[in-house]
Amino acid sequence: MGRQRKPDETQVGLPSEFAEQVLDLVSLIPAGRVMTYGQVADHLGSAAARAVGTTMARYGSSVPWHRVVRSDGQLPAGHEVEALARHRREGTAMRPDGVRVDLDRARWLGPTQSDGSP
DNA sequence: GGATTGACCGGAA
DNA sequence: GTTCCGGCCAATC
Repeated sequence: MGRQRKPDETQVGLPSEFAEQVLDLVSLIPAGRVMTYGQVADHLGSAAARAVGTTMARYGSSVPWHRVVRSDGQLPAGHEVEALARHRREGTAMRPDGVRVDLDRARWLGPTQSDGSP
């Protein structure tokens, strides 16, 4: 009763509305598909991918953040190894270099699209 | 309250 | 193909 929500009740803290939308959208990304930070921001009505990255860095611990990559297919800075290991395990389309994702084949347009595979 | 940072983006050199 | 700069918004100090 009198006890209020503790900071560790769920995750790192208290996700704001924007952060909650990011986590929700990212959690909808199917395996083998990826979205760019800009796409996520666009679906939320924002245009700042930086805000998504900042939020993901704090609250992304509970979502498949490795499915969110940069506009060039580069994996999230500071977690490239972690994301790469997961992508190889999920069979995500990777480039010949093996360090970037092939957005042309793995890009997911959003929850409104079925697969987006041409 | 303000100022800085950050898992970024797009264009230009 | 790579490298550099300014700008965007949210979270943090």
